[in-house]
Amino acid sequence: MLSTNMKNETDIRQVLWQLAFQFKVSTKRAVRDYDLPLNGMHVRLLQMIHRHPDCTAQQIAGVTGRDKAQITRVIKELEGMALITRTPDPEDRRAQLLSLNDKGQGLMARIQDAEDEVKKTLLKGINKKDQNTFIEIGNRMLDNLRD
Amino acid sequence: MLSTNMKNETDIRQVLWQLAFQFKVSTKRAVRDYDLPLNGMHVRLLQMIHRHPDCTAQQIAGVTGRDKAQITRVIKELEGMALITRTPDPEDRRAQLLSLNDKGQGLMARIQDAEDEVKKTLLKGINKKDQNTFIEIGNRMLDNLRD
DNA sequence: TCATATTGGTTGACAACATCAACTAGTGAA
DNA sequence: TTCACTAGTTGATGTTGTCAACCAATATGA
Repeated sequence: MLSTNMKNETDIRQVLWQLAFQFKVSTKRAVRDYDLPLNGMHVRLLQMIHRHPDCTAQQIAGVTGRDKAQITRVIKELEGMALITRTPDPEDRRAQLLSLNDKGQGLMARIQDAEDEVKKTLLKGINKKDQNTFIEIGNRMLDNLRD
Repeated sequence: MLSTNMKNETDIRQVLWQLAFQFKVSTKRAVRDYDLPLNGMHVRLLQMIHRHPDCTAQQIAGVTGRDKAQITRVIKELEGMALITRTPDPEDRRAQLLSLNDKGQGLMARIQDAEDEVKKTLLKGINKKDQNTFIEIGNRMLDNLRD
């Protein structure tokens, strides 16, 4: 049967490609199961802002590697949903500092629950040491790709 | 600076998300640099069919986890570009067996070159043992996600 | 063997994400 | 003050993912 044939094509590209896809699918499902009115990018940016209060759109674009146009749009949607606030940067009137408001903070807790569930599934039966190894090697690959 | 702050948020989700994104970007660039008139999905499916001649759309959908609608469309495009041929499965008149034709075979060599370059970049400075460890752990995660 | 469920594939509609270029407004340096 | 540059916005357009309806062939089972 084909599926058994394919199992041992353990090319690293296949692993990355599949892992990315399956991870995205799982996350999306978790978010939906928790009745969060968000899509993947919303979640990503909320987490970003949560972790780095008063960051700017530009910084997010830089770190994630996404196009700034896309960041702008997602931020606008998040603001439209009253989850974040934008305040002009006093030191640079072009920039705006992003932060979660109360509603956004509230959502974060539920987002964490959903994501923790995915993480739990993902890492089932994989010990801490292997997890760290994986992350460490993954980061080296990332450094390579980013030049 | 923010970028240095963010470097040590080595959450596994961040790594997966970023790795997926950067990998996609690199692959896309490589494909473009090699002047291949293809997008990511084209490449993926061509490789699939190359590795598993006479597979069906359904099998590809199953293995990759993608929606069959999407598979259908990409296959139609590949056929439109005269890279693959579809022949009805003699044992099941609903199904069609997919295979690369000469032109498709010809492209495969150049696709391999492009992808090998990405792979070389990706794995620079990472020894075989670590590569295998990464793949092995990645596969375990995949099994977890796929239930 | 005839109704029924299932499967392989197709199509349409649409949401999510990416990309590129043009533009405004503020900043910084010569 | 001029000029290059940066933060952010907008529009257009392409790619990928998702869902539901549908057709034809097949398998099931009463």
